[in-house]
Amino acid sequence: LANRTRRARIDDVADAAGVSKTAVSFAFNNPDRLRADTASRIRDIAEQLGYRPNPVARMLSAGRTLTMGVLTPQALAVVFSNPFFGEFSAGVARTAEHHGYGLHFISPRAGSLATSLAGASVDGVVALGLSGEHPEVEHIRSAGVPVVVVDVRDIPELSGVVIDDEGGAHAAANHLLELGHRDFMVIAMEPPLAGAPLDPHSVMGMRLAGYRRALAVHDLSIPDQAVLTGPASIDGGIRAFRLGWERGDRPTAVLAASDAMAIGAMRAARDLGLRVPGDLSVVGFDDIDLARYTDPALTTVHQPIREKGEHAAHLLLRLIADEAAAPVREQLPTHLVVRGSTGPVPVRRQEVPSN
Amino acid sequence: LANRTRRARIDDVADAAGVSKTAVSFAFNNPDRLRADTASRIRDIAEQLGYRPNPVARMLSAGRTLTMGVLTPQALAVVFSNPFFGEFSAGVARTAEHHGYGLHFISPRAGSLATSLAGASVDGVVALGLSGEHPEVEHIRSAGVPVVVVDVRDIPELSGVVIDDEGGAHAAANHLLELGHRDFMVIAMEPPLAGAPLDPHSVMGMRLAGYRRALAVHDLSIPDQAVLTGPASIDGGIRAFRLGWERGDRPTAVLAASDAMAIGAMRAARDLGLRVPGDLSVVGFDDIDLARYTDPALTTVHQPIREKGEHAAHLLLRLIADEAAAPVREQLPTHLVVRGSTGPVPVRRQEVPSN
DNA sequence: TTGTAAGCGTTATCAG
DNA sequence: CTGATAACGCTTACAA
Repeated sequence: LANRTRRARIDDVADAAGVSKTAVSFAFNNPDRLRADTASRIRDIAEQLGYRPNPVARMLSAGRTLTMGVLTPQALAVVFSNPFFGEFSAGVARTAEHHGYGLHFISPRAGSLATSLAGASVDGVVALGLSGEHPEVEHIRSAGVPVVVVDVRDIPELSGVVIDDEGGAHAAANHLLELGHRDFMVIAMEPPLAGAPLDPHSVMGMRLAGYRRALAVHDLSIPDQAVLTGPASIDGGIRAFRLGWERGDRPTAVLAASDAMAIGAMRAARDLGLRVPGDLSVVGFDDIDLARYTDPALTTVHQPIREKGEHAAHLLLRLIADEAAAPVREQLPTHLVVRGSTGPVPVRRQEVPSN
Repeated sequence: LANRTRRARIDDVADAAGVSKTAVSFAFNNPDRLRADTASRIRDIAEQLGYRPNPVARMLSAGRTLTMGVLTPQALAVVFSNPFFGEFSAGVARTAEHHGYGLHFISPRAGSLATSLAGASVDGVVALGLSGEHPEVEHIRSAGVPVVVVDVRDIPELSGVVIDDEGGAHAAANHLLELGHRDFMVIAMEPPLAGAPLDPHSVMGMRLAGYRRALAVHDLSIPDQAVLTGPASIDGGIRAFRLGWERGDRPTAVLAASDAMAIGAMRAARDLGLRVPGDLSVVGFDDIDLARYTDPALTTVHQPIREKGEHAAHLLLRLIADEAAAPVREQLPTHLVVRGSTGPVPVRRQEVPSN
């Protein structure tokens, strides 16, 4: 019965029912203001005509879209392959759904985040993975859309949520120190712009600071050049570990700044004939779902990924409700989860094949 | 400089520049039709006023949203935790981005998919995980939005993409048979509606058919009751394997209909003291990224997950361009990837602890 | 080269 | 209880 040539509009229904557009609108959104039989007759006719209110027109009229955006500086194709992002999005989605909001993903269009943001019909945006020094941040702020930033510490005017990166990293390093380890390899996420200096306010900057604070107690240090970097993926971890091995690093423990990289390091180590944790201990960071299922299960720093998404979404909802509200900044706790990938330092470091 | 009380509209810019709305519109979308200096003057003033064209108004006027939807019958919070979904979405996102489309995720609102679909401003939808018998399918079709279905075989009027589930499953079972295995445990995804009979056209129906065809050659069969089911997750796989074990199943090989479940089965087996593949071989299905990184690496049936997303998005784009186009149905190939989780059947089945 | 005016499809105000 | 009529903000013939 649906019209194949043109989608039915409110006027078509009104004409067919012999009433005004207002009546049709009421029949859907405000049935109490119509006589019961009128309302149901209108709805029947609408049904027959296959009428659906046009959501865009509704948005324009209402002045809001009931949609929130998740904004990332990376292409969606890469970001959706990242378990951390999936779990975070699950959190955002949960509160969005719960409040009747839809979810729209925004990534750079024609190279520019500002451009794609301008084209997206959202009431507000949760921005992920934006370093404070990202050149786009200013554009995004000036876009006039409510924004909540995640993992950004250096823009006090913006609402946002962060986690205790420094404390978590400190706990991770401390755990290894207590097990007797003194020779560390540090594997880090590479900075957003290749070769850029490490921003101390960034996630990686905070984590590195935590590692260093713990090591300093034992008069150990991690020179910047000693830190191995790569993309925050399993492959990135594999390559980083191999690189370190090839240049002669022979640590008894690995501090990896992300679980994916930690898993890669474990894999690379095993391929080199090392046993985990017998010959090498590995600590990750994030506690993604997968960390419980690796073999051995990964010792890591837990951060509440889904909750982070939920909190960010709640902050955004508040901001949408009252754009003039003062910025709110939340910090969520982290804690170490000891599983199977860490153990006491080997008594006597045995010779291992160098290939 | 941005107006804090009200977002600048096109009229504000027109007034400030002393021109008409048309001129302002042209300055952004059709600069050639203005004198160069006029256009740039207008853009400067717009910039100062913090003017951004309202995307919703633009959509209404243009009659399209430049957005495609990804529709799932499950809550986004669960679906984003699923690696398969992430990889599929990455594929959709890739072609969407490439064609200037945004991505909007649609999950049941107030229990109804049709409701949330009606409220979403999209030009079309890629529907994932919808069984042909899903009660919502009819509503979605009648919503009048171009739809591409994925993994649905029994609605010829709809464009869609499927994979060779039957052939892949056949290859998986055959591989194990050639290794000498004769005692199988089959672990399957549970049907969408608990307790519903298995739909032979569904993904699971096709895969089971493939297993059975291979086994039939050796006069082996898999009664429906013998199949263990659970959610398509690692935990689901763990529980399914344990359940089988507890009721006395002592297979030499596991046919798991999803990688997540296969990984769970491997884990559960190891917890019971079984070695993989020494005591037990395991084959998965899907070949998610993770399958390469488990220990041992998972032998599994590869399906081109990202490509599936890309193809679906392309089909949708075609449908959006020409709604009257005849439905197109694509089938993508699958193939077995032999890795470390399968091996020859144990010569003498050793006694294993029953707990 | 620029301006006028008519949509786009709803919702909401305010008389009747 | 019902129906004109005016927003909502932009695009685009068409006219000047």
